[in-house]
Amino acid sequence: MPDQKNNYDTRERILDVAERLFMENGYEGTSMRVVTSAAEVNLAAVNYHFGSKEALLCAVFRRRLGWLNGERLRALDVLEEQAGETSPKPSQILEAFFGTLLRMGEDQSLGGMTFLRLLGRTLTEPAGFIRTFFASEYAEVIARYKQALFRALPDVPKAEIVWRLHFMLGAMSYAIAGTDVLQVVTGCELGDLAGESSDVDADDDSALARRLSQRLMPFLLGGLRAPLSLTTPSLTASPASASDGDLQPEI
Amino acid sequence: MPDQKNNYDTRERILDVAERLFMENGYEGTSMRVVTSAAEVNLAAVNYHFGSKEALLCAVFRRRLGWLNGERLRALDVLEEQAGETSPKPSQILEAFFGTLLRMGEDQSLGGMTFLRLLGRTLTEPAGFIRTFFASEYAEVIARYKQALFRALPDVPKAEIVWRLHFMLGAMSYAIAGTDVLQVVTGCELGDLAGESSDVDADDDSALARRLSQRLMPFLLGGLRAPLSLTTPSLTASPASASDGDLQPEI
DNA sequence: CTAACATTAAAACGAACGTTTGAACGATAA
DNA sequence: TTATCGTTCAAACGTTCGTTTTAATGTTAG
Repeated sequence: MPDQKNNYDTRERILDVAERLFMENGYEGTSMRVVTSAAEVNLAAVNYHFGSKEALLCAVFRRRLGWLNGERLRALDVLEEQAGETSPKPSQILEAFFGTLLRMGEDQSLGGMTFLRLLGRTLTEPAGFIRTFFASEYAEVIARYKQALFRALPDVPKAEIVWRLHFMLGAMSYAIAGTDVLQVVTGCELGDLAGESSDVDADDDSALARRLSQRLMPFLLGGLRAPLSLTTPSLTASPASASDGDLQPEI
Repeated sequence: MPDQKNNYDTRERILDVAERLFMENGYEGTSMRVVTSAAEVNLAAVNYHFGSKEALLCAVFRRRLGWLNGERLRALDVLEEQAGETSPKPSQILEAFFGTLLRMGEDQSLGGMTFLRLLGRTLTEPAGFIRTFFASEYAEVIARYKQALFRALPDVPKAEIVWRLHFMLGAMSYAIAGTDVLQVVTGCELGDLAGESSDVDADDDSALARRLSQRLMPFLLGGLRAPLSLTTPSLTASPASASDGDLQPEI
């Protein structure tokens, strides 16, 4: 059995390199030989310290998700204590959940954008063991935030809230994972999207994370606040959709 | 050179099986031996008919994306002709872009939910040749729709529109790809989310696509319509975010 | 019939994969 | 010093990968 001595150096170097390479090439697309040679350790080091390639991926995530979801729970505790008998506002709940994650992207010691991108990409990875792992890692924090949103929006059907939580998670994950995938689709460079932002250096991950957060949070709030569709939106092409009348001209 | 005779049977069987297996196990996670044996064709058939595994994936997508993006361009043509000198409404533009895709999920002969899920997952796949392929396949339709939204929302900064288009693409892709990934995260079964919908059989892909569309379109519209954040949203945890005042109580 | 051709079939190719082995190394403690 | 134990190392394990090869199979046209 390992887990005792001065293996910290090798272990952490493997985790850092694996985090980056899994992000760049995917799990199946990253071989142990590439990981170990990039980390400048022996090929057998991963199996010695982690047991297997699957366990390595889980270790990469556990290192970050432990902190993240702990922080999320703590933030929600603070909000609910501040609110007393009442409930925190939906915007505060979203800020606690998504803002905590986006702030990780600004902190290099927490993995920075590398980890955020890896997380976004891995959530769609079909491998079974990954889904099982995420399900257990996320179970508590999702349950807590779902309940908080139910309380904060008592007049909205719970099913609708879950759907929109689902959509918000998707928008965030893609916004992060797709900074170089969908940017190709949208045909824009990062610099073109800076707008009137104060940070101008587009290569800085931290600045990117700040700009992303600045744009994403209003979008998520807008989606969460969208009026309920009481009728089925037109599936035939001809008439305009149901909630058309209240389209605000400013956006 | 191939491409002449009665290979339709083998070719199509390979495409159908590959579409499903790539969706279930990912590109790197699906071997040619599994594809060919599931399609009940010889191992060499893929290389004979398509040339390589990469070319097979591209062929799977070309078969669907050709129709999809053609339909999208046609729908936008109709809208702009109807609008005459004015511009189509943003909600109509979104309906043309996203509704066309979601309607594919209801039609088994167009790939149904299988193709939609594959598309959502592959957009985050890091392999270089896939990104190049998507960039060329999507270039025209994205450019047209971006221009249409610019015209429809002349007072909104173009950078903001591109960001929100990006977010909407993400929300949609995840909503589709994650029906069994993020459903685990949200801890809910599909049946629990049916709500007051008219279709009750949760196993029917077509019904799932309709329900998804019903929920997703209002969310996307709400996100697109969200007020611009003029100030940076609070990155410190303490005060509530900027656009808090106009949070509508009903959602 | 037979020559030409597109397709299928079985078998093998070399390369790369994740993992395991057993010896060597280096620090610590009796 | 010697024994112990965590760690590193080079080498090899057996398997699976995508692709290629060569021969057999039909089907079509002269």
